Amino acid sequence: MDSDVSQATNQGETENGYDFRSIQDTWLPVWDELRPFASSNPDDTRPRKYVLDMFPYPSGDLHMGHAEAYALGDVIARYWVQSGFNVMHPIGWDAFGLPAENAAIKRGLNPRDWTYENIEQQRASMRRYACSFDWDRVLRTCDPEYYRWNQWLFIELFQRGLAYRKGSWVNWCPKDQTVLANEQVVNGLCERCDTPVTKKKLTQWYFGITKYADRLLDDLNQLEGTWPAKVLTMQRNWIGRSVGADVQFVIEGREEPVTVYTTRPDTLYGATFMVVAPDSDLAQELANAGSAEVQQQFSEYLDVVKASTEIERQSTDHKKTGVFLGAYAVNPVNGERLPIWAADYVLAEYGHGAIMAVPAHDQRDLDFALAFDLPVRVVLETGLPDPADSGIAAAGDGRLINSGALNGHTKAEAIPLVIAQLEKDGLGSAAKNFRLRDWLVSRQRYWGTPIPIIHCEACGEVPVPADQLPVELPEMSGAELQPKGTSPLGSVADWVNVPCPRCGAPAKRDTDTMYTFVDSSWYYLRFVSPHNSEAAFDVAEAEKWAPIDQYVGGVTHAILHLLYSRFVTKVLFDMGLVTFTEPFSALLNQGMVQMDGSAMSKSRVNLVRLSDELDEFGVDAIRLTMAFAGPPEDDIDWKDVSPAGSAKFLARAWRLARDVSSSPDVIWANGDEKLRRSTHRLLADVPGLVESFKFNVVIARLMELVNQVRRVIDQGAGAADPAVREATETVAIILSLFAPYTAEDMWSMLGYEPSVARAGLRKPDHTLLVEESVTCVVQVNGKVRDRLTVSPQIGDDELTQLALASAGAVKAVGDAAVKTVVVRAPKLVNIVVGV
RNA sequence: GCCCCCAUAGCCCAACUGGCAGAGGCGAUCGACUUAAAAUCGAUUCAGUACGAGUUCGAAUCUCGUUGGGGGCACCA
Repeated sequence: MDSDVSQATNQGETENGYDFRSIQDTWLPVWDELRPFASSNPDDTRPRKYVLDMFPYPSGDLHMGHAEAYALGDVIARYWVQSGFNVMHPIGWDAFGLPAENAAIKRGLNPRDWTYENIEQQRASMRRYACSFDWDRVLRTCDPEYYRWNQWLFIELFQRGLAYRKGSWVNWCPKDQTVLANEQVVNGLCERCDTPVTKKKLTQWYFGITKYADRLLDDLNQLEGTWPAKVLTMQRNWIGRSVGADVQFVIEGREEPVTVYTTRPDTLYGATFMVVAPDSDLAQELANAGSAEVQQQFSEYLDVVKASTEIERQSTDHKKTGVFLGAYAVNPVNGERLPIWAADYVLAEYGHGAIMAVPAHDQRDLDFALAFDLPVRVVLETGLPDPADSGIAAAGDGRLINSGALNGHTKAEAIPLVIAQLEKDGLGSAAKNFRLRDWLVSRQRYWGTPIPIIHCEACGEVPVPADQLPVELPEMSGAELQPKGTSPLGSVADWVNVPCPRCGAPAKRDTDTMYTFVDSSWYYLRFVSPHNSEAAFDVAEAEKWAPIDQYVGGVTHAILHLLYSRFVTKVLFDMGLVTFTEPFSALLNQGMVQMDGSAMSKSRVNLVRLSDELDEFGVDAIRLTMAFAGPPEDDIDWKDVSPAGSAKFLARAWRLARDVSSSPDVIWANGDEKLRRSTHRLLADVPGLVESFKFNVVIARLMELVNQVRRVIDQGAGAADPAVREATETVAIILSLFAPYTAEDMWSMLGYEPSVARAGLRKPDHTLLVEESVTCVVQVNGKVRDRLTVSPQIGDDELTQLALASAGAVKAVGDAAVKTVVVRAPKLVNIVVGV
C-alpha cells in the first residue's frame, strides 16, 4: 500500500497536478454556454433573492479593490443559489462622469469611445473573474436607453416641486470648473481633485431632499441590525436633526419681524445681540438701510468673507470677525434693544440665517462677544465661573435667573414653558432644523444626462414632453469639452435652440447635465427590467425582486449614494410605483485593499496590479485570498495575506477529488465515522457562517476538513471510502462559493455534470451531529483541575458526583470545605471551596 | 472640541456571545522524499487576551478608568 500511495503522489509532484490555467480555460466557455446564473426565466419557481454589488465606474481595467468587492458579493450570491434561490445578481456601469471627459479632452475624442472601451475591458475581466452575474441584465448609465429614464425621473420630481432652480452661494471647484454638492466638499477640498473649494453665486437645480429629512432619519431604524452601525451613524450625523424653537424679533424700522432658530429658547432672556449671516439677503438689506459708513464697512467685510476658502472658514480656531449693521432688534420677552451684527460664523443656509446670541451659554457667541466687547448676561445658575471672566460658556444645567417668570425652573422645564408662551403671544413656535441641505444636481460639464427642461421667455421652465425623450447628447469631442465655467452644451447652437413645447416660441434647452449620483440613485430598479422601453422599470417585476436583499459595496458611499437612493425610493413610493420605502434591506461594506498601509484606490497608483496577481496565482487563489483575509469589512493589507498559500490549499483540495476519482469505485468500508461527522458538522454550520459574513471562518473550516480527508486517505480508509467521497463532494460544493473553477473541476472529476454552482448545498444528517460523548471540564474555584468524558445526556446530580470524585478535583480541594458546586451539564462543573 | 468603533501568538485572524484561550493560514525550525533544489507530505515552535480596577462560582467576552489605533461630525445656533 505504501508504495502505491507514494507513486500516486509522485506523479502529481511533477507539475503539482493542479494547473489553474487549464482549469480556467476548460470551464469558462462551458459556463458561457450553460449560463448557470440566468435569472429571467418566467417558469422558474425558485424563491427569489436580489443580491447587488455596487456597480463600477469604468476607469480602466478592474483593480484590487474591485477584485475584493466582487469576490465577496459573489460568495453571497452563489450561496443563495446553492441554497435553492433564483438569485438576481446583475451588473452594470456607472458610465457618466468627469474622468471620461478629461480623458476625451486629452486625446481629442468623444468620452463615449473611452468609456465603452473600458467597459468592454472590465466586462471581459469580470467574466474571467467568474463573477456570477446575470449577463442578460447589463446596463450602462450613458446609454440613451438608460438616461432617458433619468430624464423621466427628473421631470417627475419637477412636477412634484421636488426639482427646482434657485440662486445661491454654491461650492465651486476652480479646477474641474463645476459646482459641487455639499457632500463633495471634504474638509474644504474638492473630493475629486483636492483643490480648495470656493463659493460662487449661481442659479442651479436642486432636488428637495430636505422635504424627506424626517423620513430619511426615522426610517434608518428599520435598518438597525442589517446595516453596519457605522453607516447608520454617519447617515444620522449627516441629516443632523436638531429641535428647538423659532422666535420672532421685531427689527426697529422694519415692517417684517426676523425669525431666528434656537435650540435653547430657555436662554432667551440672556440674548444680548443678534447676528445675521453676511451673505444673506437680510444682511444686505439692513446694511443698505444704514449709514454710509455702515454700508462701506459691510461691503468690505462681505468681500473678505467671499474671498476666504472653505478651509479657512471651517477651521476651528478661526477668529471671530464681523461688523455692526447699525440696526437693532427687540427681544420679544423683555423688550430689550439688541444690536444686530453680521458675522460669518452664522450660515445663511441654516435655519433662517440669523441667530439670537446668548454669549453666557454659547461658546461661539461668547467668543464673538469678547472680541467685540458686547455684554454677557448669565441666565442659568450652573455653578460654573462667570463666562465673561473665564471665557468659557456655561453649558451645564441649573436654575434660571434674570428670566422673569421662568426664574427657578431648570433648562428642561423652561424650554416647553417658553415655547408655550411664545406660541400664545404669536411670537414663535417649536421648530426643528436639519444639517442636510437640498441636493444640488446640475453640473456644468458635458458627459452626463442632459437636464430635460426648455427655458421659454413666456412659459418659463417647461419639461421636455415624454415623446421627445431622451434628450440625447450632441456629438462633441476633444477641445470642445474644455471646461470654461459654463456647460459645453451651450455652444452647440442647433442643439440648444428649440421651439418651446408649450407655445412654440423660440426657446433654449437647459445646458447643464445631471450629477452622476442621480444615475445611480435608482439603477437598482432598472435591473428588474433592463430592456423595458415603456418605463423606467416594470412595476410588477420590481414588486417581485425589490427591495434588495443584500447590497454590497464600499463604505466610501456610506453617505452620498445611499442617501440619494433612499430619497428617490421614498419619492417613488409616494408615486405609488414601489411598495417599499427602503431600497437596501441589508448592507455589507467591504474594506479596502492596501499595500503596506497605503490605499490602492482608483485615483492612487496601483501598487499591486490585479492582472499580475491573476496571472501568477489564478482567479480562484485571488478570490479565495480576498475572502480568507479576515472579516469582509476589515481592510486587507496585501503584504499580510498569501495568495500562494491559497493556491496551495486549492491544489490540496483538488488532489482529493483526483484521488477519489482514480480509486476503484468499490465500497469496501462503511465510511470513516469521524470524517462523516466532520462533514456534516460543516454542512450544519455553513449557512449560519455565510449569513453572518464569516467567510474566513468557512474557509478555515474547509481547510480543516481537507486536512482531515487527506489523513484518512493516506493513513486510514483510503480514497475509495464513501466517507471520503462524501467529504470531497461537500468540499467541492462549498468551495464553489469562493473558488468556482477549482470546484467545477473537482465536481467533474467526481463524475458529475456541470455546474457545481447549481449542485445545491446538502442538508446535514442530524443523527451524525449528536455527540456520543463530550468532555466535561472540572474546575475548582474557576481553575481547570480535571476533565471527564461523559454522555451528553448526563444529569446534574450524576455529573456532580463524578466531578467531586475526580482525581484532579480531589487533589485541588484537599481538605477545604466545598461551599457550592456550579453545574452546567454536560460541559462544565465548578467546585467552589472556602479559602 | 463632541460622538462611535477597535486592541487575542512574530504576522493575518478564530473562540458556540460569560464556561478548557486556538479552528485555519502566513512565517520560522526540524524531518521524509530527491544526486540536489523546487514542489509535496509530516511534525514542532509561539500569547494568557493593550494597561489598571470592578461585577461574577467563573471574564478575551459585561462595567468604569487609562493608553494606543481607526472612523464620523465639527462656528449647524
